[in-house]
Amino acid sequence: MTAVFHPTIAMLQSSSLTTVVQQEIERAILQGEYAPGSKLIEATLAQAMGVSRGPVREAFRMLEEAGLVRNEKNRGVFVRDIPIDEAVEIFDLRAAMDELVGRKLAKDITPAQLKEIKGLGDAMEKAVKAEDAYNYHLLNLRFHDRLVEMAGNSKLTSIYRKLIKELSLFRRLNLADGWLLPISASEHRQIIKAIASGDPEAAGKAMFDHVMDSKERTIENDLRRQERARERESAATKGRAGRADRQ
Amino acid sequence: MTAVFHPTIAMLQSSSLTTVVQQEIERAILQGEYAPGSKLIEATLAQAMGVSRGPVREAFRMLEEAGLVRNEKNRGVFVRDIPIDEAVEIFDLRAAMDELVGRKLAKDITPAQLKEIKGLGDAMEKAVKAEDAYNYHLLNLRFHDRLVEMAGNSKLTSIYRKLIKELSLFRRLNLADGWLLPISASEHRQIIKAIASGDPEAAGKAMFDHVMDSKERTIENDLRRQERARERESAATKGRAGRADRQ
DNA sequence: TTTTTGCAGATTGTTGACAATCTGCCGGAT
DNA sequence: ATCCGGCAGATTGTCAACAATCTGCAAAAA
Repeated sequence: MTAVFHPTIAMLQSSSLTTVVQQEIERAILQGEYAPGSKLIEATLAQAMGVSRGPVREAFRMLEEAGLVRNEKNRGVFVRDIPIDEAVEIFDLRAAMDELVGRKLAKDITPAQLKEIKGLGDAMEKAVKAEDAYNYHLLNLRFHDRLVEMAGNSKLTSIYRKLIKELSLFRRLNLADGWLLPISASEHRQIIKAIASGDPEAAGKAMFDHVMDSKERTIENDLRRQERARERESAATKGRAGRADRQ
Repeated sequence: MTAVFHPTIAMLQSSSLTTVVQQEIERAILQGEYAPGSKLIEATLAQAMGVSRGPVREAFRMLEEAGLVRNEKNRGVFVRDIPIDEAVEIFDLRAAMDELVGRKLAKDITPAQLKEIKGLGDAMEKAVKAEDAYNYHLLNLRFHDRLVEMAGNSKLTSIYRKLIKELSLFRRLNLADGWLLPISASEHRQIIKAIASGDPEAAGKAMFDHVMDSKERTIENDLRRQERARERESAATKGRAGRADRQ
């Protein structure tokens, strides 16, 4: 009697209340329903999801280890707010990982995979022309995720995805900076071309450089944002004392 | 009233029963007190550490997310047994990370840091001459950990350490293969030299190649081990049916 | 006015109990 | 002899209650 894989069976075997709660809270965090810095209250979440506090606490521990949440003893758990320095670190790390991906794909990519990637590239070009930043953002995520997945290293893929999730908690991402999309898109063309040419070093470098450029754009964007915040701050100083720390 | 850092305060604030239990179980796993594949029983561990099952379960969820343990619903948690394929993936990933480390250090390493690294290199040479594989192993871990730490990317450091921990659950490491130590040691010399020369690409390549060579050595070692296991197997076939699965 | 002290409510940390599930074994049927 | 059904013990999943800690506010002291 050979065991046959059945999705429903696998579902029931994997999903306990804890995992369901974990996935739901993670979804809510990533979709921005709980803003970075905000507090997550065990009892409230438990009640909202119709379970007791036990599973919620276990889910918290998973999210904590995943870097999406931070836990202060006796004070509670908070959605993590990724500081710019950590975002920069993540970009550097991603660059190294993507370089590996580029090298690998230049050697091993299949025609079907290449075609899929080109399709995503074309879709991004269209989004640029339509100035549809949101769709471009989604396609961009998909593009990079697929490239990493195609590299065929599951450990790399899972860590890459974890990093992307954490990075999404860095609020100051420059999604809406419409004028930057053409640059990013041309870098994608460069990547596809290098992979298609079968030159590992060129493909690796193209992906590395792309991530590093994204990093630079993010840093500049953050500086501008901080500048604006400082202006607003000084404009309000006449009103009363500088506002208290975020909760 | 400026808050002054006090280690005892920090201790009490960070350590809950859950974190203590988590650290203790992790220590036991990494030291091999619980072999890969063996089952961890909540009630037993809880009793042994004088706590209830709640904190133990929370610790399990952390260890699960960290990849040291696997959880089968309604069956229990087991110390993870890293298969050779996953070990290979980890080596590839490490290679990319170490390449980044090499590049960075060639640019930024301080004289004091370089001296420290050279000291570790010398100590390893001594261990080779003394044929002290165990000490060499410890120094090797320290050497690479320090290099990564010196690169100054805390995210990179924490992920690197997580990977090393997982890799230690791959039992078939070739620690005791005395005759390979000189090769590994000479690669370390190469790394130090490249970093000292201040050539980022050379240092990156030296570290990348070193990890890839370690990977190859590990694979070959595993093949030999499998070969020996197969021989033992066929020798025992006459006795009775092939052995049952590990528990 | 400003600072300190001392509750009261809210929230987290921990525990023990109960329900659901799994595992291994034994007897009976084929 | 082998296979099936079902019980008993062991183990995990979930919950609700209690204890410990924190937070904010208001009264008392300076």
